[in-house]
Amino acid sequence: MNKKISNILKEISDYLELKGENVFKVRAYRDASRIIENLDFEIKNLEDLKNLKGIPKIGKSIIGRVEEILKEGESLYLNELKKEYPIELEELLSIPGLGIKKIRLFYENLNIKNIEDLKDALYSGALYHLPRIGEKLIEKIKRGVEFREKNRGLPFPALFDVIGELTKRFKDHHLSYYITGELRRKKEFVKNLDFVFYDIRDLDVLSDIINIENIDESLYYKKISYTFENLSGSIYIPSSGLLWNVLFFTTGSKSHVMEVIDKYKKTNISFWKERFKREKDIYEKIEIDVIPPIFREGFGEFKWYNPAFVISKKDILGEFHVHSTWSDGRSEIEEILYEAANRGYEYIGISDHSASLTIAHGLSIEDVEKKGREIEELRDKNPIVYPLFGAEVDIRADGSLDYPDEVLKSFDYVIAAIHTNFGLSIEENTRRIISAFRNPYVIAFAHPTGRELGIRPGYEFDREEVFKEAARNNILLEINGTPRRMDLDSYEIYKLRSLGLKYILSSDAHYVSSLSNIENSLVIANKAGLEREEVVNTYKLKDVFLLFNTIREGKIRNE
DNA sequence: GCCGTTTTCGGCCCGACTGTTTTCAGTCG
Repeated sequence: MNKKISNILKEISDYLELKGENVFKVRAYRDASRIIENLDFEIKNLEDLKNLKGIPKIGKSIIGRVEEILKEGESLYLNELKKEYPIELEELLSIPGLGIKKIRLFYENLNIKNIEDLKDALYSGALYHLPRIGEKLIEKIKRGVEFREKNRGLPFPALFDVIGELTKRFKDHHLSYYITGELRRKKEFVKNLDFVFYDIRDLDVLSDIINIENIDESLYYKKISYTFENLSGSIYIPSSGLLWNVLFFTTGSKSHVMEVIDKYKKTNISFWKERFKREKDIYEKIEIDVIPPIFREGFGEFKWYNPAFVISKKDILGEFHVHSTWSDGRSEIEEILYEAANRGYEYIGISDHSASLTIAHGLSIEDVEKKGREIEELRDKNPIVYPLFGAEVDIRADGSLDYPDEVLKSFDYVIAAIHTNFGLSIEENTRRIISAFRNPYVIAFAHPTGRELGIRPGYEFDREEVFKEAARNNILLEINGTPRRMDLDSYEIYKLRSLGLKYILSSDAHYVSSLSNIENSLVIANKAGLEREEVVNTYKLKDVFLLFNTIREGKIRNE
């Protein structure tokens, strides 16, 4: 329920801003939304409301709104706001270049309420007549709309709520199902929510639950294409006795399935004539290793998959990319250490933002020193988890780093990252990143592509150049597990395997509750077939220090 | 809307960049 409440509060804040309400009121809702999203307890019923009391920035009014959501299942307040402004605000806001002000301008002048209206206006030229709207902006919005159209879906960790909602309705109607397709494979970005139904008695109820768009029938299954809450997918109903064939077939990926079916052809067994009792029989029948769904991406898994190499949660001994209250994190270092101990970590790196990222309270040089002392003091207390003194330092447009070398030197490690000047050319960004890699104190490169799934593709740079340079300097690439990022992507990592790079898995947590994001990174690492040796989070602390020293010394020698 | 007070109002988070302008509004992190 927290996610739902948080989404509603975020929406309220956006509609209030659209209305031109007091900016601090808007911010209050936005803050409350973020806080509730990151609570470490669930708000399920009215009883839980008392746990909200006393949480900073959650006051009487907000609790009242939450109470209403719990009682009504929706926010009447938000509904009122939406009635006043019948705009699909969240959808429009997801287009880069569009903010609340422009959306209001478009709505008031051209009655643009959603992406469809916006598309009409973009291509009819109607937008040109509005004040402060020029060619470049229109092109940017066009690109954003097209990107969005092509990338409709959600990162798999962001789908739990909608899947929960959908499957609850299936269960209420006694519909039995298996999740299949991209979601079963935990693909980073899921475009289709696919299910296999079995043991079906009554399908007529389906139209109460989802929007049925199309029904196809083949020899082996019936396929119902549907939409639900802005997402689309398919429901497969296997022909008699073909449940496991269909589940395997629809799980994909296409190339994985084809490879298996080819092997069947070669052994003269007809895949579709078999009546399997379990999915693993499909593999065992032709004497190959059973491959679990997340590995079935067609990245050569038949060659490299080995259950002994799969990295598990307990192999993770720590991580390096966590924000504390020193910058824009909401948890104190001590709290983070406590939570890290609960996760069974040996160490955890607190890497706050650097000075120029003022919105994220990037640390001034004086604050860096103070934070360093705090970490020293915590170490003196001999905590279960060893705190590492890190930093996520901005790479400026010219490739220089946001702190001078004397400061960079004081950290246990430095992660370089791009947060600004996204619009530079490929050449400029490539030069910029490479020059950061050559700094002797830079150990890792955070969220390497800068993508936001379904929102923007990330900045442009010469992938080959940059990753080769990373290999030359032993720069560790991050696999960022923040759902909206999931950056790097498993396919990209798979393609890079010949370079011999090493990786760090990161939660990029701003709240202790999001430390679990690292499990998303772990899925990506496993999908790409990485082994423990390639994932620094599996190293013991002394080996981490050893590795970091080697990286730094390697670069200093080459200077 | 929240918070804290030398306590019920007044303060609360900024700065670069872009694209539009010709001095600045809006977006973004």
